[in-house]
Amino acid sequence: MGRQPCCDKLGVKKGPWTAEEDNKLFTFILSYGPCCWRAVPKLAGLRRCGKSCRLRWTNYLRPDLKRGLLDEAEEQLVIDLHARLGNRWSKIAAGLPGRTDNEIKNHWNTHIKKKLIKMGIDPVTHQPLQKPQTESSSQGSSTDSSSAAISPLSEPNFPAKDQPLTSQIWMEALQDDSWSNFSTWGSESYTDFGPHSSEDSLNQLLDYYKDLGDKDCELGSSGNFNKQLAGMGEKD
DNA sequence: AAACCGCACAACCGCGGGTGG
DNA sequence: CCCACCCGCGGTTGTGCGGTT
Repeated sequence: MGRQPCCDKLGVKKGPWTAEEDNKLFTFILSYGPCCWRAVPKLAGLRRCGKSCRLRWTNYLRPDLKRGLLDEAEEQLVIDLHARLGNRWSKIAAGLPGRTDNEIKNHWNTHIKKKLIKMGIDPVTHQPLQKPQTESSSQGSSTDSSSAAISPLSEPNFPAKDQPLTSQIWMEALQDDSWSNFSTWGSESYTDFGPHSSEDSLNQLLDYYKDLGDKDCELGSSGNFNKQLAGMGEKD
């Protein structure tokens, strides 16, 4: 009954990765590609479970990762996407090249969530909180610097319909997904979105994509990179 | 200077979906 | 068609660091 643990817990190291482990994993993936994670630790000589290796690679070692805090445009995009997708972090991450689902999830929980609440917006429903602070009405659509970065959801200007790029991103991100089950999709809950789902962020995103496209030629986005690596290692 | 607190990030855990035998 | 396995996702927890009191 039940499912076997992803790895036998005996002899499997946990906790923070050392530089040596990182090096082993990185070298291995570079040589053989990120395939068959279950086998990776054995082959790479790591006392880790495959899951841990995969996580370490995707969240930290991948060469196409951006580091550092999300900028305003990215934050805005996360909010927009979250309004549409809910907690589908991997799908949201798909719209932000170089960012991982874990990173976005962390940023959301520690940062954006609080910002939205402060602005009187429910981070779950993206609707105004039940008990608005007296200043919330002004906050909601305010132009004060702190809230300007986040779209107050009081303006009927959600970008999806107007912004081909985000629409495309969503289509890509959501392709073949069950996102359509997301009950609030298209409901009026999400018709009122802020004016800051800005062209700025979209332009920046476009730049990301362009940039990534360029990099594909060298290292590749994760997808291409993976393919390259898989190609390198697979037929050994 | 020390203690405390909050934040940011990294990592783990359990579950569900997809797939092959 | 069923079962077992593997992978990926989302939620949660742990830890280190910086700022404040």
